[in-house]
Amino acid sequence: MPQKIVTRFAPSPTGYLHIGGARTALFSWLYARGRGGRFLLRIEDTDRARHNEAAVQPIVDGLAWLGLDWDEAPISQYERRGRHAEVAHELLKRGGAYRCFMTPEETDAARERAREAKIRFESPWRDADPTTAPDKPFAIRFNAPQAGETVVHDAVQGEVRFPNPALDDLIILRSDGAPTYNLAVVVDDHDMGVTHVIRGDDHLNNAARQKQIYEAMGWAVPVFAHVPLIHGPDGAKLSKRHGAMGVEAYAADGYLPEGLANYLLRLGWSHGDEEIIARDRALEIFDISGINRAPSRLDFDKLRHVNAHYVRLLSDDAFVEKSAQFFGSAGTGPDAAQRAMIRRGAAFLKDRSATLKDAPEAAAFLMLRRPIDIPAKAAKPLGKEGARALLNDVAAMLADSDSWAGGDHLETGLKTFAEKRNLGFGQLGPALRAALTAGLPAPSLGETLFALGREESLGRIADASAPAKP
RNA sequence: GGGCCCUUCGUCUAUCGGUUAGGACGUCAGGUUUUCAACCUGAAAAGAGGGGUUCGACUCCCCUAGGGCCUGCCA
Repeated sequence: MPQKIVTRFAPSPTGYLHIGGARTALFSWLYARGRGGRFLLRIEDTDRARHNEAAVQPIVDGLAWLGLDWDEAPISQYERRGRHAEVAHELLKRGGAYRCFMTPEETDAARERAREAKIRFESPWRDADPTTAPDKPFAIRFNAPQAGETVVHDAVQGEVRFPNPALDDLIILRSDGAPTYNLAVVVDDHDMGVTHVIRGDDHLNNAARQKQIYEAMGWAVPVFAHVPLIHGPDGAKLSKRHGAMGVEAYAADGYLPEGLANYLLRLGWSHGDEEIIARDRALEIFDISGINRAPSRLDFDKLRHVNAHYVRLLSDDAFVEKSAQFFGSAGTGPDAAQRAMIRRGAAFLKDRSATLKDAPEAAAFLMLRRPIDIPAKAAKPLGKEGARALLNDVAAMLADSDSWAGGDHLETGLKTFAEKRNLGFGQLGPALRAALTAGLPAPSLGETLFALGREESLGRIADASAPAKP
């Protein structure tokens, strides 16, 4: 039986779930879940300064929002520092590491000298006799191979060769006893049973160092898959300048998790010509082999387009529920009557809302308060000879109508009314539309009447057909 | 400076030596239309440059150019 797949997402607690991180998390999750495997979450908080719960919560929230769930409680790397130190000492015992008594200042100077001389930086303690160690603080350095090369077999990047002289002896345990990143990652991934390390390709170089540590410990090396980074629309590294950095910002902009996830999935990964790929389908077809090697740029137009698809898929009730927070000035949301109108106009509103944030603008014709203010340009049809009288008649007809249960019926009623009077719809439509919507975008008149409701519709028509004020 | 990665329409991508280089977003032009969208049809739009290998290169190799990552007692 093949080994059960275990992947993980290991963000550092920066205070938000970065859009690039969200994608690697999605890839990792998809890969494991699509194969009945496990997906774990680990917080890379080795650095004490970054160890705080407040920075972790947004990441947890972001993953949950995207619908990515993980097995077991999130692991804190910081809390595992004892285990990391244990492995560092084990390596020391085996000769896979050594004590380095250089001070940070000495190290900096030596590194600079080595760089100028174009030789590999090496600590003088590398070959020192361990029994003659001075009595002062020391860091533990990994004893990396000085010659030859380290080959990383990457599922995305292929076979990547690193000349060992380019990889110096890295510190695995600081002089204060705290572990460093590369050691912690290897120990944790090993202990957690991670089989596939899917992460950003900014770690590709680290993979070589990490592979050396795995081998020094005699541990099985996981499959590495380094996915390219996401760049901003201008091709430069993604930064605050490009706007939304964390997924919570996308949520606040009215994007749906399904939309963002679908877009992210297709960014740097493809499966033939498939563009709209819902979660179930993604689980079915996602594979590391489809991941591209080139970095890709964020394209908000396409994101909007994909998101629009998922907005249309929302049920009317879900649409009302999810878009509510975008209505009202201070996020007050729509009142009960307005919610009912949004619900009745949902089909139209969904069609016009690429993001939920677009909903209020699309629903502007519904949110007007009587008496509605009709701009001169839009009011033109109302100024025509007989227009107001005609509206009065329409109102009377509508008031008696029992077809308020749906837009289609109202539309038919209107058409019949026009026919009976031998009127072209063009003689009735514009005036009625002006009275009802003040010229704002709205659906067909039948749908508009239906969405507005009997009382509001009749009220607006009455307002407009009343004699012009002096 | 050194190591490593990348390079097909504006953008995301298909192509796994032989195609009129396909699709999607965006753009433009039509159509539909009682407003605005949506929608439908069509169009323009690409293999960074230079060398090889091969009967034949977008596809394989080398060089150049451009972009990126790493080079910490950060992660």
